[in-house]
Amino acid sequence: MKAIVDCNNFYCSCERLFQPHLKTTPLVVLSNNDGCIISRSDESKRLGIKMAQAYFLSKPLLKEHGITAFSSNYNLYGDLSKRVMETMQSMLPANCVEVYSVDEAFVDLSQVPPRDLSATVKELKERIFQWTGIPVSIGVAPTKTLAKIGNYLAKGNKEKSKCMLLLDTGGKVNAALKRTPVDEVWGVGKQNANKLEKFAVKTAYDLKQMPEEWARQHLGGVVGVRLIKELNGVDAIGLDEPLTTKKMVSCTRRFGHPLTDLAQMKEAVAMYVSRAAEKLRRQNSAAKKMTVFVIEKALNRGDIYKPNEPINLDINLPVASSNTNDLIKPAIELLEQLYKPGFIYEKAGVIFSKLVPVSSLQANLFTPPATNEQRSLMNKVDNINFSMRNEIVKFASSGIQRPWKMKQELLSQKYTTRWNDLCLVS
DNA sequence: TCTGGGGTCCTAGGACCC
DNA sequence: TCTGGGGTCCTAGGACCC
Repeated sequence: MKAIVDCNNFYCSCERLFQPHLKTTPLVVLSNNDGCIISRSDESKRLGIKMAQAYFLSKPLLKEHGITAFSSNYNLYGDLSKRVMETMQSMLPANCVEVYSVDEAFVDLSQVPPRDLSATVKELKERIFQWTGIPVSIGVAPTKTLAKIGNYLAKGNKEKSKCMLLLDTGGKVNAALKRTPVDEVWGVGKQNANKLEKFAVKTAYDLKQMPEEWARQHLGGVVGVRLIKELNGVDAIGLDEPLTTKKMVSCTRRFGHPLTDLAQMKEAVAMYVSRAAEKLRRQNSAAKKMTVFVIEKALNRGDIYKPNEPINLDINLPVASSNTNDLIKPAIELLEQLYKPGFIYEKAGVIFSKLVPVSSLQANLFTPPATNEQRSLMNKVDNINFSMRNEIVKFASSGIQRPWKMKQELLSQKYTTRWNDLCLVS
């Protein structure tokens, strides 16, 4: 059997932890730039706040109900996520926890005897809460896809299910599938849901009945076949060893306000390069390919917000690199080619791909690889920035004033990762 | 005035090889 | 009137996830 452990309203739960007076009041957490709502407490959900709603459109409703809003505080969420995962790992045999996202992990329970499943899961949940203060929901079933469905249903009825649902018999599985709309199935997105509607497939149970060959044709080939298998209790998505090195790394941001000025956009792109290169160095990778994109400001049509498509350019670097200094210049050149005077831009980004381990760096005949001095300089910059405060040392080309910087007006403190922000108990 | 960011996997089709 | 077949590798784009 497999379990999915999912933190409830994760970002909201993190904020509450250090502001206990908000324990029962409705709150929401906003995306970068305070753009839209990406986490809601149960109270906010009940008040009709929708996921991904634009913040500025929701303001009246938030005010009316006295809902507290926070900018996203990724230092805090990242640290608490780590604690939750470590708590689970400490309770289970090695390699039984697959960290799936910041607030979710799959757990291999194949070594737990069936009659102990329920108690084990309960203890997992209770200890995570006791050690970290974060409430979780757990779904248990023979496959990952079914476990996800168990979790979805457990969350939907927190009082009754106590946030846990065990689907350990065919009867329970079928009953659960019949109650689950097909678009809630893991792996069925908007496009597939539309398609399924035409075939009169409405619930997860309907989908389970469909033949694999049909899925191969209409549901994205092998992906669809796997999905049907999983719904039928046949394990088709194993417990992955967590991906330790990423295959691509990026930094992309919407500007604090739309930009027309090339100089300011250059600063922003230089900063994105710095951040993405930092990620490269952290996993000991170097990039052979770099892509820069910009997005023009969307027309305000008053109805549904529809962003423009990105316009991008890429280059293959002469030598794979993770050195910020090497990477800023070509990035700026790409930006200069993309930029059109008079146009208004709302977003830009840098993506590094074709990553290779630093240890295997191949020198090009004409371009020396980063010298040891350069690498040691980057190490020192990273160490200072990590231990003191983000970006205490930065490249001048990434700007000092930074008028393009994103908005974060409702940010809480870094309670767990910065000495000055520690809570005081008096 | 103001609408997130960062990933993965799969497939089809083109380029190239013998 | 007639012009091979079978591979591999790479990339762009689409779908999905949180």
